[in-house]
Amino acid sequence: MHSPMKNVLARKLWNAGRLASEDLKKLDDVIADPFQLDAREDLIQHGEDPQNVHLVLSGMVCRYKVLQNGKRAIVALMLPGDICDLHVAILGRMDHSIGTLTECSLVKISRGVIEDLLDNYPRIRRALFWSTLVDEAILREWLVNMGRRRADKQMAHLFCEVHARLTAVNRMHDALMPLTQEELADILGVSTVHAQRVLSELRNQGLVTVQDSRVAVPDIVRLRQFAEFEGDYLHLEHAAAE
Amino acid sequence: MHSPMKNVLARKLWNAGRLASEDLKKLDDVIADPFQLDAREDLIQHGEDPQNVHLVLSGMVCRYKVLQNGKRAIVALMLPGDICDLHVAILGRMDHSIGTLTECSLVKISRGVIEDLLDNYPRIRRALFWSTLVDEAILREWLVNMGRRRADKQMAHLFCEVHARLTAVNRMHDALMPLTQEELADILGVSTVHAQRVLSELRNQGLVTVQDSRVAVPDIVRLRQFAEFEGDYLHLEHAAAE
DNA sequence: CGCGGCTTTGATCCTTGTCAACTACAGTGG
DNA sequence: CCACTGTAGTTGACAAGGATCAAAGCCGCG
Repeated sequence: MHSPMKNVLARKLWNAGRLASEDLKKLDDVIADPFQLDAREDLIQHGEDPQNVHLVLSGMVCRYKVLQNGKRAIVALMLPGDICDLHVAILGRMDHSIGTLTECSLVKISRGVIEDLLDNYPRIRRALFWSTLVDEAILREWLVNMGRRRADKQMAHLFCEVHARLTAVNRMHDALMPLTQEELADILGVSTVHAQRVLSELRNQGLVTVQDSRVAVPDIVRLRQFAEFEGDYLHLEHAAAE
Repeated sequence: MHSPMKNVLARKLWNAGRLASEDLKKLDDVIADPFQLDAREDLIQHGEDPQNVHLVLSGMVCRYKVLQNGKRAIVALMLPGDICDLHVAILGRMDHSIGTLTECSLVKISRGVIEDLLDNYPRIRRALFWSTLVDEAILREWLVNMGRRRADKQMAHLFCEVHARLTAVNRMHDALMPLTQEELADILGVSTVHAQRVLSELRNQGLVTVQDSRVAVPDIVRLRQFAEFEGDYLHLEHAAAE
């Protein structure tokens, strides 16, 4: 049961509930033809109507919106095992853009394959639905964070979430936060300078360490206490919720 | 086509795409036994595992979370035609609470009925999926608002959104914002006092009027310009997008 | 070597939070 | 009828978190 699955999509969906061996086999077929992308390239832009969806195998991808005044807001992070845009088949035109933050390895999945999965593999359908709803729960938590917590706790909370999500797909060997401080600021909704100050504050308190724009967490329990992080919104009962 | 449907759920789902007459008939059956609730009562609390979902017929309902420090964040508004908690059947335990903001008329729908709809009415299934994805898009927009706009524009943007959503289900005769300023503040993520100042500022500029805790918009076009509101994220192509 | 991108730090300003007092008003009970 | 209570709205003074502007340091790269 605790097998170190090679297939990161299967590993992720396994958090939603049991999958049968035929499901796993099907998911292996889906991951056919990975390709690489550099950091800071767009997968899809606001207004497009793309014909296939993207699965992240490695690296970090984000959803973002740009305002009239040029400010950017990053409204979601996609990690290995996450599907970027399951919804385009239903909603049509994109109401936001999707781009890489780091070098990434990705797989394109056509709408047809997705519909095959949804129609003919009920356990996978349920798991994909689960995944959509967890994404929504994460958005709610980000909203709470931004509206009701100070920037230091908000940043710590973000680190805790990414830590938990990477752990849930056995990818904690990846760098926790391979981001520039501008990107961090666009996630938190603060200015670059302030993000910098808050980060160095966390560093001074020994809650995180930073090397080459990579954040590491020496003591996750302490960080969780500081951030008042409660991971129930990630709905990871099956996996490394703790 | 522009029929003034009595059934507000049908009216809402009609925004997702065409429904056949059998679908409409089925949706009429679902709305069987409405009940009333006063303002500020909880439908579901954090940690529960409820057995049926709730549809709003009239009034205003919200999702909210309460932090350790007692602060509250309202993370979603549900208006007539919205289903409050379609996800509980998949996610299990609630990671937030749901409560009324105003007097409401609601309908309970059992999990069994929901599953019947999802399994046997493909157009309704698609429409419900659409509705979930629009909810997610709204969350993203709220996040942008909170992170990257000043409180006055943020509040104006909220009013524009509620205006558009009520129009899309032919309920603009309802009061636009029948909320106390504390509730408004919990939506925007600011303090009560600041919400008060911002609201009176909007009033001074003639962008909104207020009577008995009810906000009205004399000139929606002007308000939209001020808020830089672009409603594409609501995905209302069929209805009153403009 | 010089250039460009990112980080770090300081100074100053502005938006928003906090504390507190006061007003308005509806409901209640004497 | 009136005093009493509780709740929500309003306003002012002050503090603090965060934004903005500016300059300097760091580092990889051509």
